[in-house]
Amino acid sequence: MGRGSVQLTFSKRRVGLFKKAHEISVLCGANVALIIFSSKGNLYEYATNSGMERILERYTRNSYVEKAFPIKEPESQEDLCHEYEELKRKVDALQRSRRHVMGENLDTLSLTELQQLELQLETALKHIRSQMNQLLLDSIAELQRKEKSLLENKIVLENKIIENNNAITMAQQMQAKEQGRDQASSSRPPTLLLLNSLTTTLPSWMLRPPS
Amino acid sequence: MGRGSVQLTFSKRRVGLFKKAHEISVLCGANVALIIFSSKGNLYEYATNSGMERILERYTRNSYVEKAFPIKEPESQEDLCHEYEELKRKVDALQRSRRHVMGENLDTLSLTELQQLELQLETALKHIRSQMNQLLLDSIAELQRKEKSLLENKIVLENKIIENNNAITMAQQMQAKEQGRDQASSSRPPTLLLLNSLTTTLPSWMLRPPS
DNA sequence: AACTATTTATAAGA
DNA sequence: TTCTTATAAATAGTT
Repeated sequence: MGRGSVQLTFSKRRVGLFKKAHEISVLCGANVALIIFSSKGNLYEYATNSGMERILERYTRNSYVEKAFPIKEPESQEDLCHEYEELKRKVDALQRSRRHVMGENLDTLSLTELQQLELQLETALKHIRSQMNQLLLDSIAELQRKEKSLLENKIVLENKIIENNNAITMAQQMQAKEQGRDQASSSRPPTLLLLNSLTTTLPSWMLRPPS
Repeated sequence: MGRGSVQLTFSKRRVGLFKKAHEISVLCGANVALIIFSSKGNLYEYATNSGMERILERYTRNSYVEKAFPIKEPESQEDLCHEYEELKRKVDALQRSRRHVMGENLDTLSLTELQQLELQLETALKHIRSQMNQLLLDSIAELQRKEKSLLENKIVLENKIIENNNAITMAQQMQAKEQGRDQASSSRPPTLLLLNSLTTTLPSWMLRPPS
């Protein structure tokens, strides 16, 4: 094919492509949007009777693969103005879509579109409920962990109390013996402190109260 | 073509269409975006390597340029810049909200926020289902209207047939009188065939042979 | 998925 | 651009 005839080929194939697009839409009840920019930059478009805008909107609603908005920094005043218009359009589209998702402005939607929306919202609800469940399970697990920790702590504290009691009892007995031997009255707090500090390392049989 | 095979036809033609779209893009250096929603609501898309998002952007830019930029607010540079920032924030918020509504990026939401979201979606689903119901009821009413119209039409047609048949009977009677008068012998198979074909829609008393 | 008879698309030439 | 035509491709029906 001669390179000069690329335009001819393009025209023919464009017609053929539009024809095929129309055929599949009629034959199979499909909604089709077809946008072609020629190598010269000319725009050609085809859309089924529901209209290009509607199909594109439905597309953006469906392909929630829409990445984060590319943040461009406009330099000139012209760029800024252009970007501003772009953003306005984007906001408009997002708000329309949002209203649909929130169950408003449904008059323009077809039955299949509504069914799809229903499916999407059901899926979203599933995710949301699963996330709520996860949060609840997490907080339950956290509470159980804390409860266990507190229980262990409580046991340790109880043991310490028992040990302290034993130590005090022993000290009292020793004091009583000493008093009975030489009747000298002298208090020995250092000994008590020492005993007290040892209770955690002594085996329990050593702390058995004297019978 | 059986209606059960519409899906098969759709699949085949979809593949063919995508192939053609790819061919014209490669052969002629065109930029093509093709979006198809099947009658079941499934989304199929094709875009040349520049990417769907880019082509759609270019499309909206072109088509808006064609529509002569209806809204332009030439304020001061400062105002424009300020508005631009506002819009950026708005888009950001809308997109985040949209993700949440679609059940994505839920990690940052608290339990109460999730509960609120759940409530919103449940309300939206209620609206959507109500709208679907309305559409279904409307189409049922439309069908009933059509049915009624067809029934009335049927009655009119039946009456016409009865009238025709009466006219034929009268004609036969007159012809019989004529035959009795001058003994002319002529067979009338067409009339017999017509009478035969009417037996299914005529009450039997109307077909009684003329005495 | 694969086959095939038929229809359809289209490249090249006028 | 449009028409023609030989050839290539698509596809409906079927297995």
